[in-house]
Amino acid sequence: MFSVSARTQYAIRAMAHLARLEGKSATAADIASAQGIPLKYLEGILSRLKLSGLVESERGKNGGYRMQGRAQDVSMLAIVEAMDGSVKPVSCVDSAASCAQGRACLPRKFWIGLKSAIDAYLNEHSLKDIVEGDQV
Amino acid sequence: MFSVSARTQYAIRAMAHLARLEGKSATAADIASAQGIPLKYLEGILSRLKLSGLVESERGKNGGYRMQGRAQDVSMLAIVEAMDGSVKPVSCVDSAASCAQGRACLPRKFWIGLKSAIDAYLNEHSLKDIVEGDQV
DNA sequence: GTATATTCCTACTATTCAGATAGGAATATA
DNA sequence: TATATTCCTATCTGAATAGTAGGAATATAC
Ligand code: FES
Ligand code: FES
Repeated sequence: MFSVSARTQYAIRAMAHLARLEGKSATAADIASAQGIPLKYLEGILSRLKLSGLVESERGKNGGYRMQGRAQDVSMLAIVEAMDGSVKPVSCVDSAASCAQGRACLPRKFWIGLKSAIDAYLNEHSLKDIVEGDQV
Repeated sequence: MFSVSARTQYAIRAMAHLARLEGKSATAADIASAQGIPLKYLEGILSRLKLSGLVESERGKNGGYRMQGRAQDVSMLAIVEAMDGSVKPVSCVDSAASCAQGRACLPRKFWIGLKSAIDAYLNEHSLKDIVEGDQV
């Protein structure tokens, strides 16, 4: 229950890899072989990370990916959301209008609270905590 | 991300239905029609709730399901776990031995912390909060 | 003791989604 | 021009979720 996708776990490893390079860039192939991630799958992951502004890329020869910003400024929430979208225990959690049960939905506040609890935890932790290992 | 199964949502509605009966019993068919849940699907849900000791059942004519205990003693965690098992952001979260990354897994403590945060929230809330609507 | 209402059990189907793979177009460097 | 790279699109596969179907077991009522 509440399991995290392989994609997100890969993304965290990829970001941790880039974080350790301190601004230098790495190619997708570098990351894939170092982290044991299927290259073609990783490409899709890096593409999403780029869309969310967490990495920037350069193509052509000598191209690669570079982390944006400092590790302590990259929240785990940002990485998770870049992969699988925002936390939504129920699909209608952030728009009451789309609630099937409408005004009569008793668990609504409960779900909103759950989302808040998860978001808060993910937002309190940064890539730095991961890279440094036992900060959590 | 982190969405809850239809099964769990159905289970909550079914439990809320039973909670409002204050110890009286209802048949699966009653609950199904009142809550708009497919009967045959609901039967499987009630079976799991029974396995976890959240409801008890009586079969044959005049049979049905009855909630065990008071609504404030039924944690939401119990319901969620009865449906989809324990909270596991990563499958190895509760046995370091099964960790693919082993001792070298940097995010491990982070995942354990996430599980704790979710478990705590779910455990702090009871069926009573749901039935009463805006306690959350 | 027969009809009926119910839980309970097993198996099946359909749909969706995650994970992965494949091939190649666009682009930058040497 | 050759090469290394990102980037784009399409496809395949396996597993899980949601739902369906049929009937066996069991308790009650008449
Ligand atoms: S129907 Fe939207 S939260 Fe319940
Ligand atoms: S491999 Fe088990 S927590 Fe990372």
